[in-house]
Amino acid sequence: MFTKEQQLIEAKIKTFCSANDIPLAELKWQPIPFSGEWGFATSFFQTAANEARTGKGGKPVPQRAQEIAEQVKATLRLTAQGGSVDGISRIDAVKGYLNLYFSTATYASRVVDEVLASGLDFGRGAKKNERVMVEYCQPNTHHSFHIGHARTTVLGETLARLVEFAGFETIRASYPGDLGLGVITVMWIYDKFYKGQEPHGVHERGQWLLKLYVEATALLEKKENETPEETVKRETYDVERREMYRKWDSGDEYVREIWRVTREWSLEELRDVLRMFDVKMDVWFYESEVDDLAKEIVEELVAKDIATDERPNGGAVIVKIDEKLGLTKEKYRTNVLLRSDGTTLYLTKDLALAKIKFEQYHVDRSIYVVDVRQSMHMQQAFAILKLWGFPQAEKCYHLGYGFVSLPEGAMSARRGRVVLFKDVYDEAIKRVLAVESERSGNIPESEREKIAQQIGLGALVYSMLSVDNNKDIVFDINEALSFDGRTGPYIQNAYVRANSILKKSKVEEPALSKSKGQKSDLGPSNFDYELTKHEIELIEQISRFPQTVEQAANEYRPLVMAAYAYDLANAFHSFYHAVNVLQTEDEKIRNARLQLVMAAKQTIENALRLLDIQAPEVM
RNA sequence: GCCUCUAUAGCUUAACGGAUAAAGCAACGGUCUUCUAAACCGUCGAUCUAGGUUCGAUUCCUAGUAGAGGCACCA
Repeated sequence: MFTKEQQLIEAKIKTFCSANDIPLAELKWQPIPFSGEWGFATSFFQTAANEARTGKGGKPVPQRAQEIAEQVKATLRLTAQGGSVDGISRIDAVKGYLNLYFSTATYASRVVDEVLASGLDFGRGAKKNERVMVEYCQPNTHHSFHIGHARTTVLGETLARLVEFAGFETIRASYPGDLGLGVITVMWIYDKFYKGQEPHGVHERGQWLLKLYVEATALLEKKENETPEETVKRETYDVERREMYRKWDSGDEYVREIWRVTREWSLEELRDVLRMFDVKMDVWFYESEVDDLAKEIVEELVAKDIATDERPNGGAVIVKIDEKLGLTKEKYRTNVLLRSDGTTLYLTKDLALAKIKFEQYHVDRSIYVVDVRQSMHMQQAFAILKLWGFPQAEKCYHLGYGFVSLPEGAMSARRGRVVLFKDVYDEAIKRVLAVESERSGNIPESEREKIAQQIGLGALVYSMLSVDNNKDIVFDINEALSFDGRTGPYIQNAYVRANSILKKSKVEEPALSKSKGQKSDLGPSNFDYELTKHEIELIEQISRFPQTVEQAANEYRPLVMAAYAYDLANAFHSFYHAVNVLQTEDEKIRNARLQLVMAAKQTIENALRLLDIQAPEVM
């Protein structure tokens, strides 16, 4: 937000250096990193080091850097009109850095007015003319949605919101796994023992399928000390299951009908979970629908001599990726596209799906939010796409996330050792309601449940976003549902407090919650008074929002936005305690502060939205 | 055997190669007749080891240690 001054100053520095034969290095600008200070800064270490390399000077680099900074400072003073630079109140040369401090009133007004004029669009990036597809949320059907699935969903949705807000045309895609042995296992036990006994509720039924899966796995798994009768029974079951798989594959109508019905139960539950997360998928891909195309592309890849066909010798179709890329050291190794029995694999389907994304959806960038344990597979897929000749292969990105385990060990669906998302969600609401009754008195009865959902989910979502995506998480429900400190509710609470001040002030908030705001009825802001350090820190944080959006989107890192949102809320809470807005006597100052609160509220709202966290009006 | 990721305070986590390594939890001490104490203020406390590159390294490179994960017919 300080680019205008920055460019002006940078030009002057360049002129000065070329006139004085100083080999200026590229200037990197950053905010002055001290609390309560504001302005922007750059250093001259690089430049001094350049100079030393040419053999000039001979002074230590830090000392020379400081000299240059001082000379630049003097020059800026001289060339400025009346000894001051427009928009800059003070220039310091310290320890090799050049610090330029803002003129308080000018800068504060610029930031606040900009926010109020832009409203929900504050921070939105310019249109990028590129289409991005974010693929996330790929649970298997015939299981239930657990806390690990919640991580990809939250990460993927936040990433989608970030790139969309940063200016990319964005497509959200889900890719449920609706076939395979696990699916057939559930269908087998359902058909044999439980047909017609399913419960009615959407979530109850989804969870019931998981119970069936656990039970079926137990029946089909080889146990120690089996009696001969048990062995015979188990093997008979297994034959039945394999027979069912075969029938499914050949399109047997009876088996297909069981598949369609049970699959739909899972998808209903999934859709309801996504509704809770406020996720609106644009595209649904299903493994079962990609399968036919996957078989076709195998032939295409063989014809193009990318894949090696070993079927004539009774083998599979494989891709010797390293060899085809001309690599001597092993990196991507070799992988199978088609089993000897003619069936496809995960990789094959992913390649087919990529083709659909590129050719039917004209995707320029393709982001995969997928478990880090599949890094190798994703790299193999991207390498093959490149061999295949898709230029978009360069812009495929695997956003890996560490896996979510429990304090007692890894989650295991087949053993039934999972934490279901719905259970955590229900528990979250229960806990919020308990806190609500003791902490907040002014929530209308009709709103309590809804606000409890917003806060409970806010806590859960933030706990998943505040850890870098490639780190593993040990899921602890007490940590995930904490409402104190660095949490979702902390940020929501800052929003609520801002809202509360504005409501009591009886001042209209014209720009808030509108896409394009008009002028506030207080007119343009006027910060022509001595600001407290808390006000400065808050304005400073607000002004960083646009660049944070850009950084988080460019680096595909939701964490960057999560960290920022906390810092912003923290600045607001400190301001809230130190400065009493409504009791400010001077009307001019009071109005300026009200506008600052409006701007803070708007920025917190925008940040929360990007994090897929709701902003309640009261709590 | 090869490859990838991780290592920061008692615990959970931050930190474009730059100024004083930042928070939360826990512990201890303060702050509600003042816009909501789901908050604020303060104290205590950390870069795995050894080299290297650099004016400058938590950050980059090499080696080691410890942990997690992956390596062709599972997904």
